[in-house]
Amino acid sequence: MSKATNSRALARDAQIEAIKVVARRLIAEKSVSGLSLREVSRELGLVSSALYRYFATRDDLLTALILDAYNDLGQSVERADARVARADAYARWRASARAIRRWATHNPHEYALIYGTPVPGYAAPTATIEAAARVVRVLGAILSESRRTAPRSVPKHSQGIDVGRYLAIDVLAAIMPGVAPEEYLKALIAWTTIFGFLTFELFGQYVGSVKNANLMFDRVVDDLAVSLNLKAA
Amino acid sequence: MSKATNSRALARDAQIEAIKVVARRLIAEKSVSGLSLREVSRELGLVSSALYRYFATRDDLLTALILDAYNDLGQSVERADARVARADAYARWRASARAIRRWATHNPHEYALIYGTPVPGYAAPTATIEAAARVVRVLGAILSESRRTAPRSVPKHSQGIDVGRYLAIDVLAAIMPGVAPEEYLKALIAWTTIFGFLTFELFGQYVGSVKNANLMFDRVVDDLAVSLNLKAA
DNA sequence: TGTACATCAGTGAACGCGCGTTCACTGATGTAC
DNA sequence: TGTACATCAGTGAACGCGCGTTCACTGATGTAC
Repeated sequence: MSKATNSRALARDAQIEAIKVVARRLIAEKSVSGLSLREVSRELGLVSSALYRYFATRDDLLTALILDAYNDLGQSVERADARVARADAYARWRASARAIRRWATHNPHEYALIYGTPVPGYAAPTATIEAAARVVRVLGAILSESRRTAPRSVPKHSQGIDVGRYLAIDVLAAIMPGVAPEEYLKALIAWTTIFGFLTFELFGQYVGSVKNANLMFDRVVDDLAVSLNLKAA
Repeated sequence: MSKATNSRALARDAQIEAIKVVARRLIAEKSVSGLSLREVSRELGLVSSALYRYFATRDDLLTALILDAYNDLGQSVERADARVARADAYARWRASARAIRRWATHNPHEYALIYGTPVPGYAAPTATIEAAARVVRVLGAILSESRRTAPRSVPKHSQGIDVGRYLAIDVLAAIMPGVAPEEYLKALIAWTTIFGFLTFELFGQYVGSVKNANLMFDRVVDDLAVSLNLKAA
């Protein structure tokens, strides 16, 4: 992140990265509340107070990990979307959704870190909110560019309903420029359903009833594509 | 729960209840990982080892709280459904969904306890799985009874797809008797979307973009009612 | 190119704290005869 | 109805443990002249 101009700064960046790598592993092994600076330092062969050169507090380390997780997920999704032909909105949607699931299943503990129960006294700084929006931005781009290529009619039962009564139009317009406000609700529901699915899958709510989450996820993504007008029923 | 026949057993049940009440409050104040037997005992004016008369271990107390939460939610939803005319499937669906949200927003920490990040080393006993199914059972009853009164055609894009490839038909048939297997997917998606919404709402993902979660929730519930054929588009 | 000084990574000891669980015990309450 | 005994709630001390954070320090590395 920071520009390492000399060797001291380079070493510093490397150490920060090493700390985060160990911290991520510990979170994976014993969950967020099991993450302790003392254990991180032990694993790195350092004395615990040494970590305070890099992170002023345990929460600061946590914030860095949360930011990284959002950005890592965001980048994965952006890249998956970029690999597909721009004009094929349905393929872009499917690729993006699958990228979210791939990231989540490969990084379940980082998923839990950002989409699971918020940590007790911890308050997310605004920087994380912006990083969290990256995924939604991709969905917005797909929707707005598909609308431009082939404009669609607003679904019947959305007509005459003022979304401004429950959605923050200006905020959403900034995240999803080019998308019609009438589509915000559908977009948010799609986003919610994808992550609701992953939360249920990863947190064990589907145990017993869902045999093949892979297949089911694809069916869910297809259903959402229909409701988003990205695919014919 | 257990039948208190004599005064000693009565006192025991009351003490168990008192412990749980304090534990629930502590979870609300400092989240699950902040729950400690020592603090519970302090609040009750007992010595910490006294709690071991009632719960053999911290996890046992946690299990009891999780079970209670599932059953409390299940009961709320069952009652909300029961208050509506049997024949009005849409009204039943809406009442049930709203009951879920009411319970979740009134008991956010117990919601997090059962639908949030699973606790680290803790493995849910099978008893909790059954309690967790109560909510799904209500949705199943609404669907099957609405199908009986007014049979509906299977949605076009569900035809020819073998749900048995990704869903455990037998398990779902036991939870939602009378519902056609072709409807399982829609039912699971609806269930997922409701809880995905509540998780996003309670865990802060909607901060900034959703102004009135109440209104938006009703819109989501309506959209789902349409896709479940409980309401005309 | 060499030297003086500033910067900064890491040390080690300490602070004050909280935790789950075990164990031998006291004393009140309930039960059986 | 009264007594002897069993049951069991709660005590108090102890075990061994881990935590975040502070502080004065050493010594290596970088910078300016």
